[in-house]
Amino acid sequence: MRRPSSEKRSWSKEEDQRLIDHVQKHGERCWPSLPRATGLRRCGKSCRLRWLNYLKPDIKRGDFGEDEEDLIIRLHALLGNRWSLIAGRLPGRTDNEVKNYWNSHIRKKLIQMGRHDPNSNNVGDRYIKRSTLNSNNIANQKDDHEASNVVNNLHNNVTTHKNLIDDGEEEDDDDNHQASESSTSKPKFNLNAFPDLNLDLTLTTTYHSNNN
DNA sequence: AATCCATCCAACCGCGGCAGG
DNA sequence: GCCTGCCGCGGTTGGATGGAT
Repeated sequence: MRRPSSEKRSWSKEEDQRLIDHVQKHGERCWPSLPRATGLRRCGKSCRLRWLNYLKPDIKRGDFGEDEEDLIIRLHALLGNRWSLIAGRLPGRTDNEVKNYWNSHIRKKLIQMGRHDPNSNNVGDRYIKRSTLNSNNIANQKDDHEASNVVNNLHNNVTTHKNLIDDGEEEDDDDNHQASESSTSKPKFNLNAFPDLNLDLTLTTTYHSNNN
């Protein structure tokens, strides 16, 4: 088993406080020089991670709600393992937290339901491939901006085809995955299964806004 | 009470993108 | 165009914890 080059150890309260003080004073930047400035015996990346995932004031701790879980599932179907993008849609949640929650809870649940292939790390690819976004395959997207465009296009697409979606009947995964080979197949998201789910998938707003 | 085992999640690593020189 | 440093991301690891035996 590979031995990590730097020993894993938890952050003490004092370390946290030093980090908080420094970031509040100097902002979220210059991470590489932060350890020297604060006297912390951590690397800059470690400090950054600690701040972004746990110390930042707007971090939301605690269990994920059902609506959050639904949203994660949907976004993962669209984006695959783009955890930072997914987390961006969940106010107060971090990519690490979403990723861990996915791996420890949701993935297991979907496997039990027969809705997720454990050998595939990217459920989203299957959905994207069978969508009409054939020229915007998410798996090939190189940055968040492009991915954002894809999401927005997909949102438009979903809206366009909303009235084509049947009422509440779960889709047959196998059939639909096979159908992914067909470039003429329409995206068939079961929106009715998630009546409260907001699909306003722009990156700059949160997921509750488009009803007014 | 002791041990084993599975699970969770905080933390680390490696890599790619980007900006500045 | 190349190099270097910084930043951010996704994948992985390993310690902590709790349940089962």
